[in-house]
Amino acid sequence: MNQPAFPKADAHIIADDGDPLHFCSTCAFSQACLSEGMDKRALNDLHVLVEHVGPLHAGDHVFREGDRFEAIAAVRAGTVKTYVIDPDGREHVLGFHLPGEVIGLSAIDGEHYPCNAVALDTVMLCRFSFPKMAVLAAKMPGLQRHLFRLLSRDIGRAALLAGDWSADRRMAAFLIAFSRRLAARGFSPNRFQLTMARTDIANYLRLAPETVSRVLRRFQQDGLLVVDRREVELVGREQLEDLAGPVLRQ
Amino acid sequence: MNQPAFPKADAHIIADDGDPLHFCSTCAFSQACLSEGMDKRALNDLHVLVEHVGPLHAGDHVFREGDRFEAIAAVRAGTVKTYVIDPDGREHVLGFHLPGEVIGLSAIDGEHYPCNAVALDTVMLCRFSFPKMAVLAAKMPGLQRHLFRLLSRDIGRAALLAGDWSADRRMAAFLIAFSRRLAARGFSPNRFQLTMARTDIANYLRLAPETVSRVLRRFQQDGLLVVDRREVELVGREQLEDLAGPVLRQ
DNA sequence: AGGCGGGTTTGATCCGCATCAAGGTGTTCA
DNA sequence: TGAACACCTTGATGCGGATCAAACCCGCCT
Repeated sequence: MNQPAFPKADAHIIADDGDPLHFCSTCAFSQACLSEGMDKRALNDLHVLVEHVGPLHAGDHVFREGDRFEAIAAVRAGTVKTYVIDPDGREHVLGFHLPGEVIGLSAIDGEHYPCNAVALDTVMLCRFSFPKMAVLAAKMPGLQRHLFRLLSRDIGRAALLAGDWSADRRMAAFLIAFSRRLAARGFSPNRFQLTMARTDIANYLRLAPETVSRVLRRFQQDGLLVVDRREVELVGREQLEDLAGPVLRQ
Repeated sequence: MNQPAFPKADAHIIADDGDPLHFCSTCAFSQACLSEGMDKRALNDLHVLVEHVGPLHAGDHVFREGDRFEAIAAVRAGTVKTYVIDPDGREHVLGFHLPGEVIGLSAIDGEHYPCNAVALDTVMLCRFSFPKMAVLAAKMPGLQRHLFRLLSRDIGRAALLAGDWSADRRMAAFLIAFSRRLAARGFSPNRFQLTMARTDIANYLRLAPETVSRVLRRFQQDGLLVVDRREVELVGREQLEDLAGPVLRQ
C-alpha cells in the first residue's frame, strides 16, 4: 500500500499540448460538450468562461454559506467536502466531490450558496460563471441537457442517503458508491484511499464516529475489507454489494 | 372543521374564457413564463406541448418505476405521492406534491422513471413532453432558468429530509413545510387537511406509524396543534417553527 | 343493523446506535 | 527526542424510537 490509488492534483492532466481545452480534459462539461460533436467555435465559447482555480490546500474553502452565488465548479483533482453547520454547532456533510464532479448546483435556486465547500486535500478546480453558462446552454442543446442531467442526478443521490438503513448498509453503500465513482475516473475500484476523516464519514452517513470505526472493524473481521488508517481494500466486494444493494437501489 | 381547507380538483380553474392558457393558470411553467414577459408566439409554443390529464382518483398511478420517461408533470389539483419499494417490500415515500408543484424531475437523468407516482385524492395534471420542453427552453431563457431552479430546489429539499433529527423535529418540519406550501398557493396556513395516511407520513419521515401517532398526540397535549383524524390546526405555530427551524435551516 | 377491513391509537418490550469516558497511534512541531 | 495534538479505537451505559400485540374507530358494503 505504498502507492496511493487516489488521484493527486494534476494527475489527470495528461498533456498540455497548447490546446487550452486539452488542459481541462477532466472537466465534466468539456467532456460532455466534446462528446456532443461541438464545433470549434462553440468550444471557444465554452473555454472563455472557464477559470482554472488552484491549487487549494486541505482546509481551504472553495465557497462559504452565504457567499454570493455566481459560479459552479468542476473538481479537476482532489476531494471537496460540502457541509453545513446547524444551530447546535453540529456539522452535516452533504457530499464528497471527486475529480470530474460538479459542486454548487444546489445554489442555482437562490442568490447565495446554501452550504460550505472545503478542500480535503490538494484540489484543482474549473470555475464556470453560471450566468454565462446558462446563456451558452441555450445555444448548445448538448450542454443544456448535460446540466439538466447533472442536476437530476443529484436529486437522486440526495434521496439515496435519506433512507433509514442500518449502519452496516449505509457504510457499505458509501464504500461501494465511492469505489464506483473512482472506477469511473479510471482508478482502482477495490483499493483506494479515503480522503476524509472518520468524523466526516460519520457526519455524512448520520452516524457517530465511534460507529463508523466499529463497523469498519467488524467488516474487516468478517473478511469484507482490509483497512489501514485511511487506506481501504475491498476484499469481499460481493457481500458489500449485497449489503449496499437496497440503499443504492439495484 | 366542516369546510375542507385543502384544494379540490378544479378549485384553481377560476375561469375558462376560451384562452387555453388561462385554463392552465396554476401550472408552474405557465406562470413562470407569463411572468417572464413571454411574447404571444412563445406562449403558443408552450401550450402546444401541454397535455391536460385527469381527473385521476385516489390510488391511480401517474407513472410507475421503470416506465419510459418522456414527460414531467405539474400538479394542478390534488396530491401526488412519489415512492419506491425496497427489496424487503418496505415503502419509501420520496415526496408529496401539491398543486403548482412538478413531478418527474428526478427522471431526467435516465431513460426511465426511478420511482412511482400515485394520486392520493382526485388529481388533475398538466403533462409536458420533456424533449419538446428542452427544445423550447433553449429558445426561452426564462423557461430554462425556471427549470434549473426547480431542479436545484429539489436537491435542497431532499437534503433537508436527510438529516438525523428527532422525531419531534421531523414532524414539526413536515407540518410547517406543508403549511407554507399550502399558503404559497393561497390556502389557509394554520388549518388544513393532511391528504395522506399516517403510514405515508411515517414512510416519508423515516418513522414508524406508531411514532407519528404518538408525536401528534403529544403535540396536541402540549397545545401545539389540534388534530381530528386528518384535519390539523396549528395552534402553537411559534413553537412548531422553533422545532422545525434547524431542519428547515433558518 | 351487522359485519368487515383499513387506518389509527395505545401500551409493553426490545434493540441499535448515540453518548460518555478513556486509552492508543501516528504526525508535527520545538 | 519528546511533547503536543489530531485522529482513531475500544469499552460501558443509556435512550429514542422500532417492533410486537391488541384494541379501537369509522366508513362502507350487504
